[in-house]
Amino acid sequence: MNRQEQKLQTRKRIVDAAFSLLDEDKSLSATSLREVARKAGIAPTSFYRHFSDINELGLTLVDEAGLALRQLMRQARLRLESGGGVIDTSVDTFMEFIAKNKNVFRLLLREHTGTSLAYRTAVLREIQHFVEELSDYVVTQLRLPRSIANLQAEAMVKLVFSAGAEALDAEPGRQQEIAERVKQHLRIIQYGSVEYEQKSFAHKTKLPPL
Amino acid sequence: MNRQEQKLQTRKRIVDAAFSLLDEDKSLSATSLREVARKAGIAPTSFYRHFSDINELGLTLVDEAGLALRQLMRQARLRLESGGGVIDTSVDTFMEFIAKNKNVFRLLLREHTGTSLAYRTAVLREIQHFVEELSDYVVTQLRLPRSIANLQAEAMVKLVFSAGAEALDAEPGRQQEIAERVKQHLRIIQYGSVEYEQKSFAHKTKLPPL
DNA sequence: ATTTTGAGCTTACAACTGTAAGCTAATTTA
DNA sequence: TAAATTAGCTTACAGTTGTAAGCTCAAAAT
Repeated sequence: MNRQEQKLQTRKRIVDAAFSLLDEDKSLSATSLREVARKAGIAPTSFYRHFSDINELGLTLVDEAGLALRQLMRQARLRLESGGGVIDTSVDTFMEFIAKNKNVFRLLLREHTGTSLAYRTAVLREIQHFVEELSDYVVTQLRLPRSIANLQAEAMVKLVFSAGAEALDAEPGRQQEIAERVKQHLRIIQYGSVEYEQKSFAHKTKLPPL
Repeated sequence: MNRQEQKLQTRKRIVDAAFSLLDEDKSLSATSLREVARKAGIAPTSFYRHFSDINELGLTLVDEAGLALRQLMRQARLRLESGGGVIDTSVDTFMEFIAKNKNVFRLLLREHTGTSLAYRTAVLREIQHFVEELSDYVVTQLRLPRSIANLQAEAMVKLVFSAGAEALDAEPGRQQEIAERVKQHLRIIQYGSVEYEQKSFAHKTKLPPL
């Protein structure tokens, strides 16, 4: 094995160790460099061969979490093609993701409202991607005007994330219940968007029918 | 001054010190007992005369924050009586509250997704109160059935809190923008709830007209 | 007037933190 | 093959943490 590969492997060990430490009761900022090093099986000072800071590691983790989110969206789209309601399929996919990647989602949630502005900004950017993709979908598939599609997508993503947070703490039995509830929320928003568009923008040019 | 009063005053100094430490870049769990004691102007070990734990202090803070929330609701109701749209008035009141009590709201936000299950639960309880009061309002004023009122209230509170989180980080100029946006979200939900009710529960008995 | 109580203090300690200095030994380069 | 590079190590240090032990002295109780 290469020396480069060796190093990359150690780096991955560090990242994995950090993720594994983000348990129910441990935040990123509360995780010490030494702890990560211990878990990764290296000397504390060796950490610096890979990251200049524990902050740099944190940003890496957020990036990786964002990557996972984007993969999630791809998966949802794939599932959509094989039928099923948009809302049902999307929420189910999302909830499965959370159940399988608890610590990844936990990271995003915590750092979204956490103490580091850098992390908060990084997480926000990832969520924004999410909103934009959903917004595009709403425009092209549901044929609502951009402005309302954005509103709708934003509200939906916020509610789904919020439900995800709830699901993290809930015992497995309640997960389904939470999923159903957020689906209802999303349907309300779907109906509401159409109404809102008719009431507020009735004077504007409609998109031509498909 | 009484000895009891003296003690209560010191206790208040501790609580105030803790709140003042919850700045942009400091969470409750990252705040050390010694730091609080320093800020409160007492010896570290004197802290134990008032709280058995720094956790106990934390729960006290959450309780106080919940109290502030309930006062906020009362204030919103008062303002409503002197006219103005429900949504506009409520959101404005909420946003003003956040601007004036940044650290109180920050505490709720952070500990809502934080590392301590005890704090998370405590915050959830406070939010739940909020939802229930709003739900009652929706039932009595908008005359929607309980089940849908609950759904609507839940979604609304989640969106308002989410917007509050955004407002905390945003520069003062954007606050208004964020407020307008969440108002639109709430209107969408309002419209959507009525639609949802008609489509899903048309077979059920309607409430008699007012 | 005497005793008891207790809020706040000082001192102390072991555990942990981040990180600087510098060594080792294996890989890579010349 | 010889020299240079470097991932990871050991040792070390100053700073912080929570909290135990025990003192002081003013207020409260007797």
